[in-house]
Amino acid sequence: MARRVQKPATQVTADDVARKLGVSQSTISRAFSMTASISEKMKRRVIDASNALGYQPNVIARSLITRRTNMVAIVMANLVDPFYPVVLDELVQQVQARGFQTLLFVPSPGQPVDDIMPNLLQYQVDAIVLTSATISSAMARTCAARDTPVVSFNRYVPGLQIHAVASDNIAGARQVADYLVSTGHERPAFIAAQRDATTNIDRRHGFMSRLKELGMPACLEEEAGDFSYEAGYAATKRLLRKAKRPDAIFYASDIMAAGGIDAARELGMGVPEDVSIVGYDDVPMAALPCYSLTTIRQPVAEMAKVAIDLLGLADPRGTKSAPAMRTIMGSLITRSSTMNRGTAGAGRKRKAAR
Amino acid sequence: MARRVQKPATQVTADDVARKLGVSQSTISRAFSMTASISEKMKRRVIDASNALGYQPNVIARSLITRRTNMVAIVMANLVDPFYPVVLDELVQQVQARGFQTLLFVPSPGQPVDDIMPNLLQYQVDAIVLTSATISSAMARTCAARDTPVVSFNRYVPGLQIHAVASDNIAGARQVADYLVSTGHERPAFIAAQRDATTNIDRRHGFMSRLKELGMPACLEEEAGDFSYEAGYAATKRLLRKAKRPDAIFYASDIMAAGGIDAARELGMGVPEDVSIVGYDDVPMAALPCYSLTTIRQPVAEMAKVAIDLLGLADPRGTKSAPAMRTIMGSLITRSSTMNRGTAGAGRKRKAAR
DNA sequence: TCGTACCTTGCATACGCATGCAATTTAACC
DNA sequence: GGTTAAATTGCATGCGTATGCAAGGTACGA
Repeated sequence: MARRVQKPATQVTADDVARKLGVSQSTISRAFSMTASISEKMKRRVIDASNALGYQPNVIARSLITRRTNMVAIVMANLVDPFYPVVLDELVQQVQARGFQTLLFVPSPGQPVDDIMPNLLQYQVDAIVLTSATISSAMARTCAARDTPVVSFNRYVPGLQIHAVASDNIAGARQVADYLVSTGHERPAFIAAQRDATTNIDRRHGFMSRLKELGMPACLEEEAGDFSYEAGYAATKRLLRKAKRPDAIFYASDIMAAGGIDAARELGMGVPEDVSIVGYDDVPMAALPCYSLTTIRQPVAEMAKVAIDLLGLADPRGTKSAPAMRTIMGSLITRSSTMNRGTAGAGRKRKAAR
Repeated sequence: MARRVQKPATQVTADDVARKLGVSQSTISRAFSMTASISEKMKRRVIDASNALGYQPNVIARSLITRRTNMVAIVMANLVDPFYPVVLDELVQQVQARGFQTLLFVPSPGQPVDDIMPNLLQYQVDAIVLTSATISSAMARTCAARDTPVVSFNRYVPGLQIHAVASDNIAGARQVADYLVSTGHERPAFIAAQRDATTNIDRRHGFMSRLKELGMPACLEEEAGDFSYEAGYAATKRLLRKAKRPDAIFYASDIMAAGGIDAARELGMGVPEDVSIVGYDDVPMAALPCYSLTTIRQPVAEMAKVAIDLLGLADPRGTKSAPAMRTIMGSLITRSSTMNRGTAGAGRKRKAAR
């Protein structure tokens, strides 16, 4: 017969506030709603009573009805590369600025993102952001069927039905090629990361194709394997020990380039005197005096804004927009890891003094 | 009279699976439960049908009943200092390893953590981790009243009723003092960060009190203001321009020490020839050849494990344990930003050659 | 004075799932 | 084969909130 059996006391509900005020639970609900109609007077009474009782709406219960959790899942496949903490920071700021919360997933090394997507969908997130990770087209279809928008950040898969945001890696790499040639470099090289990463592919292709356009001979290349400092370091040692050494190296990322600078110095070579070094990303580290790395700056803040905008979080009921691909221009930042080796233009000069 | 009106089609529920199989919804529920009793045969039928229909349990609905969301909130007040991405990585790994998810909060600059706690509690998180941030005792009481365990990582407030995990900053700083004195340094200095941060207070105190015990004269000191590269850089310039220059500087953190090294070099001073530099944390950057920083290594992985363990996530109903404070020993990592300046022990030698 | 329109509130129900209890089936044993 | 215990399943209900609908209240104009 007992109407209510011994509440666990840990949870104050709208019913408690309603009882205290002698009104209905609906009224409490409406006091915390932006849209519902309620008199100012009553609203104040409810707010005051809620504060007195320590009542806070349970957003979990709310989302059961509204079908919106106000949570955005962010998948960070990599937190070691200094580029990604910056990305995460910007993304979270954007998400929070829109009144949403961030559910963060970090796959364990080697774990495919497809494996954790079900987990993520079970939490009924309103949207998903993937950084440096891709999903299968089957999973993309699952998300589409659930009206859960997905955006891929800094990577894309042609044909995959999800949004994508990246800086214009091809154009950025072309700028690097232009810059190196115009500063008199004659034997540029590229050090690659994962072969299948679009960032790697585009930067490589933009660089090499532009070099070719400029009439340069075939570009040297070395595979590092991944986007890490260690990989860049090791690949650089291999490359610089060869007979025909490059006079400039462009890396698929800044952190790799940092490893490259350290490797070159360890071999007794001067940067930029003996070899110019160029990275990509403009991570904070690139500005440090001991690297002072010439690089392409990715406009992370803008990219993050565009990415979150693409999710259409403002729409009450997800107006499923067609998958869009947005590329954003980066800019060349010249620092002292590169130098002018002679006449500007496609000069045939052989050597350049300091 | 329609029993069910036009489902939005975006959500497959347990009812759908039940109807397809001609069993009750309870059975579906039990098939996805670890503890409930269900025959193997039925379980397989349910799983198969679920896969066919694309059914995934809605954990939001589940948590309404179980009163557990399996979400842990992590508050990261700082993502710029390279120490914290490492911390976040370890914490998230620990959280996920226990089958929980991470709800990430990054307060905007200057925003007190107390302001975002209500947000966080509304999401009914099962536990909260604060990194380099503190909350009011009122808020701590609110959490206690809700049986939501809170652990403070790398910072603590004496008397505050929440768990805390930190490396033993006092002992670590004492090791630095011992090391510098035993390597013949005679004029050590300390560069401080935020005055009220316990990490700063303890490192300063451990260092200075140990120097005093060893019979050293009063230690030089300079206030940087915060834990940033820029602050360390600026404070170092101020300190090294003074008449009586130190022969060793201990910084409240690695990133500050990195700024210090660059500042010293810019002033034409050699590290460690003219001044030894010691940091704290052992961030990845400290191992780079251009810094090669002597420092105290914080055992981040172990600290993260202890922190998450303290939350007692395994317990079905939070057995509210008394707030515990755990300190974990760090270890001195000597690299080439420091050198031996003469006889070991409390020598009175004046100068030391290279 | 009454009637109309609008604003405010309460009632009832649904969101998707877990779980105590009772009913039913299966297994086990003599 | 019969009896009893154990395992399995269904039924009914509740978790805390939002919301359509109807009822009540207020203000206003005629």
